[in-house]
Amino acid sequence: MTVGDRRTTLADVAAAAGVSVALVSIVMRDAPGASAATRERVLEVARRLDYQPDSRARLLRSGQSRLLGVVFGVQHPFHDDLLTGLYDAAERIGYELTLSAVTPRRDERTAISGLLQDRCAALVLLGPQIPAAELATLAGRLPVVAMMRAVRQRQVDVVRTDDARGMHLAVDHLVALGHRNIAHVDGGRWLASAERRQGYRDAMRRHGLEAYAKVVNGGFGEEDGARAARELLDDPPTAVTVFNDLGSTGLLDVLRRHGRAVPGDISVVGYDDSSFSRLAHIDLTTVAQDIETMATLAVARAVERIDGTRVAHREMVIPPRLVVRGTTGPAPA
Amino acid sequence: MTVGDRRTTLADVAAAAGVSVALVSIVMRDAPGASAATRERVLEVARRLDYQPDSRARLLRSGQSRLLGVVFGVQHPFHDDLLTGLYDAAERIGYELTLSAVTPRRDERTAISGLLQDRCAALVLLGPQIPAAELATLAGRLPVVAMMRAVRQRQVDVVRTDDARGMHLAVDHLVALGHRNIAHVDGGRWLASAERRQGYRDAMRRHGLEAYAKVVNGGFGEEDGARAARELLDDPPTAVTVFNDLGSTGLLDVLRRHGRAVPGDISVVGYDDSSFSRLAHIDLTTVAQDIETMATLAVARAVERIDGTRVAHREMVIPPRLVVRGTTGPAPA
DNA sequence: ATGAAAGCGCTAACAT
DNA sequence: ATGTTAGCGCTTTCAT
Repeated sequence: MTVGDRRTTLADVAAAAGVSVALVSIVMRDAPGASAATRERVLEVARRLDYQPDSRARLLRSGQSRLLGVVFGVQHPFHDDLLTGLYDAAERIGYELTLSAVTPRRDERTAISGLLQDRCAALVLLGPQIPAAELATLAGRLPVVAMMRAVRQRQVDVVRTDDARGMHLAVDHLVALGHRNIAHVDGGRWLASAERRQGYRDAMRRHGLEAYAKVVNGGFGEEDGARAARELLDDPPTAVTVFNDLGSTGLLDVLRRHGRAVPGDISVVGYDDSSFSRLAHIDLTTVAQDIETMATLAVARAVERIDGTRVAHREMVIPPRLVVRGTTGPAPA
Repeated sequence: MTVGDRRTTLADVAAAAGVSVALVSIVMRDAPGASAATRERVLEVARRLDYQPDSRARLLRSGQSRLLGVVFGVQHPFHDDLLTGLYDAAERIGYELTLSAVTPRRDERTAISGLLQDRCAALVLLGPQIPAAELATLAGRLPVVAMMRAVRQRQVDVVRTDDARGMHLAVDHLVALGHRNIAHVDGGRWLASAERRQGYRDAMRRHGLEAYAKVVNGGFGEEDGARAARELLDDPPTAVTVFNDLGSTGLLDVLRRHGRAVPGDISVVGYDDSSFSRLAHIDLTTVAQDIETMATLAVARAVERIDGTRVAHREMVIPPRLVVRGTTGPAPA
């Protein structure tokens, strides 16, 4: 079963329908300039021959690609949801998406380079880790929208969550439940860590609780949360806000193994609303980002840049919301 | 900041380097036929001009694409790991990957159609849900490798896990721990469900335990597992094998809420080795598929078909392995 | 409404 | 080793 069969081309359809290729092209693109009768006949023939337009030739000739390149990280919380939203938004606006994944053995530069060769009209990067300067250089070549990450460089558009506000929501919620001794496990060198940490500090100050403010070193993974939990057990607070959901599960596990009831003794708030945080087992109170809005805005912005539309704000900072589940409750008496 | 700047082309590089485009092409493709000096000079110029080859033009002209189309499902267990493995395998063999996602609002047909227009040389489908007949039709147009799913049609290549064997491993493990009263929560109408269920039945029979064999209706989700757990509580077995990890967590949660100790009273085995099954909280004994081998085989097979190589077996069935964690233990006395 | 012809950026034959 | 030329499948003038 060798596969040597050349695919059906415009010319084949034209020949079979007894018209010129130009006319078939018009019909396939649904462009004006063909009679209804011809249109129908051509479409019929195309269907019969199982014709599929060659997007490469199409884009090559027409010069502009209506193609958005998306770099996403395999195994990152909510990148899947983000992709879903991006596909929706792109479809609504008549653009195609082409994906390039970052894996443990395929770095961001490789992923981006592939998209450049595909001649995307713009790039949407989900939580890019490369230096801001590099992003700026890239943005000199084509529009770049960075998501889930702050970038100072003015060449780069940004759609991200108001992480400080996310921590305010978390702390406000805990304070409303009567907590005062609230600690924070941060994300270490991770990108959004600084802003979340600062948001936590500000929120504590706003409530006049700076005396209780306490930041413990954490990280991205479950083990980081577990380590932080062991550290906190010496002098346990009544509530903890954690950099992300993964860390929260590690922390929860250690707390429970040491006989602390959650939320009876200690309340815990995560960040990300990861899919596993919804599992009945875990049932984590957490800060959710507004994925759908962000995806829509990112695509809209990319297209604006492609079209050369003037935009008011380079950076779009979206408020998150708190999802209250079972790991938070009234402060112990 | 309008983006009207035409991208650098081969011709630009040729002009700047003072050579013909053909020569630049030779250098860029690392093909024989250029002096070392020229090679170096051209590469230098290309770097300076930030030249990126246009993959569309390249593929269009060269007629063959060295491009593998991959359809994956957003939010499916281990599809991420699979992508990682596929990228590795493709890179080793000099092929590119182009991804197309299935999302809640973007179906498989749409995803496939996009790849067809990109003129992929072959398709790799992760757990395709479309009817086998449709897969066969598709395979008439280009090589198609289906992963994680059995397909009878002989046009379609298959790389999948020996699911029956997976259940044997689970049951053997439980029997070795002294269990006899072992139930199975199946996956309902889900694709691999029938084979896993049958595997369970066979394994029970092999151990002379058909009298204890009991299959409960389940499904793909956590709630399905929870429902099954409630049903099982009337006359609880000492161990349960579940269709997948997600169902297992639902089941585990209900069991614990009803005061059953796991694995003290009841042992539980999942299926998939999903990322969350490793969480300390969940720590689920589960059946793991050999992702890396499967990815390598799928890519190899796709390339064999593209090259017209004769292959011995259309279907490659890979043995899974059991990952023993904390949800299984000795049968209660 | 329809067709002829040029050309997008590249590779592959075939010169030299 | 290097250059010239044709053409991949399509879209886009420009004719008719």
